[in-house]
Amino acid sequence: MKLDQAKQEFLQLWGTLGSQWGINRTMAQIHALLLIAPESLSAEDVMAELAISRGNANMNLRELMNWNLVYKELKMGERREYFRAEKDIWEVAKRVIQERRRREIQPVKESLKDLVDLDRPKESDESKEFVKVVGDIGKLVNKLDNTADLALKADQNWFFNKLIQIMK
Amino acid sequence: MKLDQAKQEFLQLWGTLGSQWGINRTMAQIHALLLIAPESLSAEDVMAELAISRGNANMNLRELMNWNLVYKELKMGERREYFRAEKDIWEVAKRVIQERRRREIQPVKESLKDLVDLDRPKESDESKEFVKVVGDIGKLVNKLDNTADLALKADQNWFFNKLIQIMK
DNA sequence: CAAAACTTTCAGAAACTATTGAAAGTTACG
DNA sequence: CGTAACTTTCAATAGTTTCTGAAAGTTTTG
Repeated sequence: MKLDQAKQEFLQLWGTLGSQWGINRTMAQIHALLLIAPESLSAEDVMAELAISRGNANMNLRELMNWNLVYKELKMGERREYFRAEKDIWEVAKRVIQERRRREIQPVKESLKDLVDLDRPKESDESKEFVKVVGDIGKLVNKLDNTADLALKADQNWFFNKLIQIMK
Repeated sequence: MKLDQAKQEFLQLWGTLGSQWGINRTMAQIHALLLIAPESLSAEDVMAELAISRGNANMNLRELMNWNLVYKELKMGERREYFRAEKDIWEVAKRVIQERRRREIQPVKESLKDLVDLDRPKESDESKEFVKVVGDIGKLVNKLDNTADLALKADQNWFFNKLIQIMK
């Protein structure tokens, strides 16, 4: 396969994958573009490569910076801002996990905790079932969240090596 | 909190969480409704509780059955079909993982494999960077996928107990 | 300070996704 | 069979999200 074709397919792939997991297609594509760029790119470069508008590029670059996946780089003697992506993939994964935990999992944990705190619990079949299922979900979410926390603190190799070890 | 209010909030919460992770809001809400229902529900029940149309209820119930999260239940002497959700939350999690692997991760793995197979690799900085980053992503996806595979084969308690053990 | 070079914002437009509901299809049973 | 009781489909519509691009804002520099 030719590089240009492979690049296009990768941008496409990353965009599709993003939208399947709740991340805006364009944001994912800009991320992909910066990941494979050997040098940092300007907003103009991003606009040209993906054929998107100035506003769209700006908004999504800002959002990628909020996710700590991309940062601005200023070149000496140049007015223009350049953007560079974090390239260490384990680091990228950790930052995505971190953001989703913070934005989505923490609120869910708190809501679930409140929900099982019913006025007259276990009175009816309905209450019993509700408390049981919601309680179970809460427990699983906590376990997964704790695992994510460990992964965040861990070195990639250590984490997966340990995982493989225990599976023997 | 009153049960009815808690129910409403749970339906809301599950719907929102679903849409953040790429799952249609209504499908997630129907799933939530069936999860907390002590008895199986008919399409009519679902339509009434969520105030949605017949077509919408039907389509999303069918999709939940495709995900193996819900199944039909026929009551003796009754024409009407009833729907019941899998209530074992670890089982639910495993089925979601299984489906997302099958539908999304496998295709990504194959595409990534093809993409690094360039015509004249490592000729330019651009190729080098591309092959490195895409290769790294492929390796990480494989590791995560293997971990998911292990989780699928495992018993919940065994899996998390092992995980806790190694973290000591 | 003023003009140039660039970035950010935001209201409207476009694109995409989900939903409705009436019609068509299916099945059970007298 | 034929009809009643239900389920499924699908074209039209509604709703939501994303994108555009012109205008406003900001910073740098002569």
